[in-house]
Amino acid sequence: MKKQSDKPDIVSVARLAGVSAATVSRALNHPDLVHPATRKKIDLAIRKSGYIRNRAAQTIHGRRSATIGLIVPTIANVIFAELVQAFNDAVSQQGFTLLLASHGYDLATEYALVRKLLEHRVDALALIGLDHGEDTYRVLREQGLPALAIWNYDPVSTISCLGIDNAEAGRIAASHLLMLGHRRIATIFPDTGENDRARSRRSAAQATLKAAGLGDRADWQIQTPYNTGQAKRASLELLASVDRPTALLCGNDVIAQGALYAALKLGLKVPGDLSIIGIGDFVGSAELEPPLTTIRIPARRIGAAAADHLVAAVDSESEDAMIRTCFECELIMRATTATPPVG
Amino acid sequence: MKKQSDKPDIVSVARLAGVSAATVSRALNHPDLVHPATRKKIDLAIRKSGYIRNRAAQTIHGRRSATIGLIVPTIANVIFAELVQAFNDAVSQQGFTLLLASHGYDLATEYALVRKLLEHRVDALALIGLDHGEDTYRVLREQGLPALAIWNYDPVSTISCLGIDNAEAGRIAASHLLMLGHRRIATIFPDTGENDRARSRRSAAQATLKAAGLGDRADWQIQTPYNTGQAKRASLELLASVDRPTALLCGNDVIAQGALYAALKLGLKVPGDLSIIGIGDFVGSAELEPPLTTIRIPARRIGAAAADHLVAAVDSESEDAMIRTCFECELIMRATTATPPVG
DNA sequence: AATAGTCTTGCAAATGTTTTCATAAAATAT
DNA sequence: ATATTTTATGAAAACATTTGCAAGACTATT
Repeated sequence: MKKQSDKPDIVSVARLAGVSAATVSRALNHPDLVHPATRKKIDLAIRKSGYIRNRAAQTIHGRRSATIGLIVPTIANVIFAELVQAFNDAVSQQGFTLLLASHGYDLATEYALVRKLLEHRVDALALIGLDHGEDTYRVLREQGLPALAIWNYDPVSTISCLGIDNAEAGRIAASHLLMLGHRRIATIFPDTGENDRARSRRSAAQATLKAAGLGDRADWQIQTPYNTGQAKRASLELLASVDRPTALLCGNDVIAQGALYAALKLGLKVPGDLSIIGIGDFVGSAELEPPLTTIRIPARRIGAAAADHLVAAVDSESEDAMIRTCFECELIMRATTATPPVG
Repeated sequence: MKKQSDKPDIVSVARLAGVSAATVSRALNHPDLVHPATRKKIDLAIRKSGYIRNRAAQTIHGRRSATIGLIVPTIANVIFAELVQAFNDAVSQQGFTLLLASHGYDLATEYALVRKLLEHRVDALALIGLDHGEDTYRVLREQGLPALAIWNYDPVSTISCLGIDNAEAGRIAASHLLMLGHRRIATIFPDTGENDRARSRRSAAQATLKAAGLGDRADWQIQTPYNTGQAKRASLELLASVDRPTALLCGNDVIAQGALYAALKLGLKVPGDLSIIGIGDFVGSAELEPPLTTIRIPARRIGAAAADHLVAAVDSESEDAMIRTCFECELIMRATTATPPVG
């Protein structure tokens, strides 16, 4: 009755194998340091006892926790789906486990989540974008763990970042519509208050339109959250008017999808009557009917690269160097944009 | 130079506050046991030093890790998006952190993930469905931690489960099409080898069709993964023939969406020429044009209930009681099904 | 057969908390 | 005022592991 819990620990395995706990530990962490024969005995003892090692104990010893945190605005949405999957796959493949959290586009909540993940001693932390609370930035600085802002590239960021130039994405989208000859262009974006990605896209797009001499009609600057249903309803309202735009520049593909459905519902031909362009190229955007013209964000590559960077930063004990990596975004011309209707 | 790491720990906080480590610990975990004045001093010291407590240390002490594991087949897809979000929200709100993993519909990988999460000493573990490796079941049994199979209800499951009766879903979908008068019905499902949800739906649907006297044409039993693009291509092939079905029963909404796009592309009227029914009612299905008729799975409620059950099981030290909860699934008649075309 | 070198292993200290037990101080009752 | 109960705190053991150090066991070299 000396053991209160029946769960086998390293010393019970050691006893079973007839060696010391230290040797078992070494067999697990530095197999090359222990004699093949002993290793065999230990393997057998582990198998026999059903031992599962306790990461918490090694974490506490100062070893890494083998966990990496990822905080995204939302999960219940296709926006970050590919990113999360790719990030998780890469991280997992290198022996780490993902701690995932979502804050619903609220930076105060985000700070609380950061603290929570730090309590769990994640070895590294990834966030989306560069809009974060002052307190978030401070605690990240203080803790000095590898941190990375994903999704938005900014040449003057204060923490490492890896993503696309969202302003460029907005510019490309706007230019594409202008190039096709559109002069009646509406934009649909979410609230850009705490969302630097949307803000960059939006202001660059507006600037491009303005530079082309387009007045900025307030009623053609729609705001709606990243939600297909709400985007569809907002678009229905916008498009119902006879004085409607000939093109819609959407903050991302989720909105674009909603806009497309609205057009379909109203019997508008896309792209004959109305051009629609999205940003993101999310899963499924290529399969829409008609297939969506959009600006591709290489989400899988970004996710994998982010994971690789963080894992490397954890492995190399050295001070993790600041990186700022820009992935190219690219116009994917599919079938929802064309020259504006005559008349 | 006595401290090698500069990170403040509980004793440095204690020193700073002029109390013992035990008191700091108490102030954190049982605030009512420490004098308000001392609490104040401690709070200040914590603030000042930027102390973040170490969950690993409490985990190792036998306290709970405050983490819950969730293993899903896939993240890069809308299928489990709402479930994961709801689960995470509920778990998070109760002070737990989510450890997420995905296995890509491979049960061997799943077993490895289960082990990994157990190494991290998750307090509870949730899996999707009831198809799992023998080894997975064994280790779950041995470890005796609260475990839960989500998504599929089975009255004779060997572990707790919480979800819908997938056979019922398949039956409802098939009955709906029969009721409308369809006699030429094709089914599109993924590989059902290691996927009990799909298997239950499919076999119940087939049985219902057979009971109605419909022969099971092999070329009308399509197999394609849960992927809009592949489903669209498979449907294009199926629907291009003049000898085509009048209705498509799809394994889930992702497939249904692909089928719908295929029909649109071929210029088929939905539901005039072709009826399509999905299963799941995923985010966005209601917004499709035309809106998708489907069998609703209450993903948010399931996710929240699953989380609540596991948290409760963790909190109550008692042996966690087996539960088997069945959520109702429900036919949502939207606009993609109708009576078959005459002629 | 002796010496030097290389492997392999065990001991013990260390990691950051929590909690039991004991004690001191304060509050209450007599 | 004293005796008793309550409240607040500290000391130390416990949790499961890793690792530096030292010593014992081989192997290779002469």
